[in-house]
Amino acid sequence: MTGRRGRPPKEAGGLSRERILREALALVDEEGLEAVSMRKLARRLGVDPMSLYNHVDGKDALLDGVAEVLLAAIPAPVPGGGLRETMSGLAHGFRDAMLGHPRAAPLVLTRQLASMTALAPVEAVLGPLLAAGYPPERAVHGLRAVLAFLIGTLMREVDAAPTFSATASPGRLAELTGSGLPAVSAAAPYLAVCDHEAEFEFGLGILLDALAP
Amino acid sequence: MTGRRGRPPKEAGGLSRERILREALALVDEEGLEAVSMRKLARRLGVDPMSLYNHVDGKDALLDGVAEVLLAAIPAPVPGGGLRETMSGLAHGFRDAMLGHPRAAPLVLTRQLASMTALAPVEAVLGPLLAAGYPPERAVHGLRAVLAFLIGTLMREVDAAPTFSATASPGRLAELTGSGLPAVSAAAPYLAVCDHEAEFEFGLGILLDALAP
DNA sequence: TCCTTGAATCTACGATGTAGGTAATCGACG
DNA sequence: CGTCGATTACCTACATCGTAGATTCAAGGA
Repeated sequence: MTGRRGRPPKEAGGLSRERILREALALVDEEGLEAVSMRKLARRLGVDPMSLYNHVDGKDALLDGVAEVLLAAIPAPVPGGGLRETMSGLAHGFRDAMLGHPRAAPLVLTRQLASMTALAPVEAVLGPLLAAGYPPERAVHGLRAVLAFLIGTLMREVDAAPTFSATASPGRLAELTGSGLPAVSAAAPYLAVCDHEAEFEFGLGILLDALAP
Repeated sequence: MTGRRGRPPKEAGGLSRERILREALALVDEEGLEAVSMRKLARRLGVDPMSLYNHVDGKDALLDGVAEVLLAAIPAPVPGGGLRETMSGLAHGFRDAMLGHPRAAPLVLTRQLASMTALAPVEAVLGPLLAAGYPPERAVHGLRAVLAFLIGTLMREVDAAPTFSATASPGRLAELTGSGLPAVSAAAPYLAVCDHEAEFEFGLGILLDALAP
């Protein structure tokens, strides 16, 4: 008597994997990764916690699902472009997708995903590299070098940006200059601030110059 | 009556921050990050869970401490070396320190640490870059590009290597070749295997060629 | 001697992930 | 139209977690 039971009567607001993943992503966006719990997610969906297990294998599988939702937001590259243009476009697409959901991005950056949606961008990079005459082994190395840079860069971007607006707090700057380390002190103004955009282009440029000149 | 109480009698096997961090690192090495709990750690130390809070601010601070222990294992570069030699040495030192404790490495790679021990390697890289005539802003960009590559590369290395000996399982290879993606299929043998050593040198070489030729 | 201080313990609370069992509805088939 | 398996939602229960709060004892300064 306390709540409805059994199957949802016809076409009601029944649960579904997609609805669950959408709400989970919203929850992460609003409250952060460590605030995610099956119970809280169920509360938001107006549903018993255990009901989620009919559509998702458990908490870990749920988070994998959210990661794939993020990855699916990367736009496919335009077919006719050159090698450099393709790789640059995919790198920017990846970055934009992560920056669109900074609190959820660690799900993608931390786990290694083997699903089809994760393989699509890989195909999009590998194809042009092979077509450009790269031997497969070298193509894979290049792909992984760029991916490593992307992951490392975005890890810094996403957990500095959104919650603390003051990336360059005066306190942090003073802490750096007063550290007694000469080179750190000399570069302190640039260490305290992060021009993410410029740093991303700088590093990506180095890699693409070497791979797709 | 059930257990000893009060201060440890004289110089007995008293607790200490250092002893706690050492045991925590051992626990992570043996059972993995997600197996760490204050209660289990206390059990290993033969101590009440709440006793840990006299030496450590909480679970998060404990893990920060473990991360700093890892960072402190990076050897300082030899003073007389050239720019490229210094940067390459530090990159390898960082990598070796992480690979020595693969299950704990995510603590360093995931959190951004602002402590002195984290700043020492920064100083060691920044110094030679400034001495070589780099303007500070560019030096910081270069440092961060290399660091991003290190973080991204090591994230892949550490959670593939130790627990699963078969990085290149036949199943994974078949999964890749049968994916219907032509470039992925063509490069499948190299995607299924990871020659971490070679890939690390490849990516690091590209970056150092651009920064310290 | 007493008194402050700090370390170790005990108790307790709310929260979490999820195994196991029960009830209600739908789609298909006779 | 009646029946039945499958699917879905709910409920109960358990072990475990991080840690606030109060308590107890030994060591060292007065």
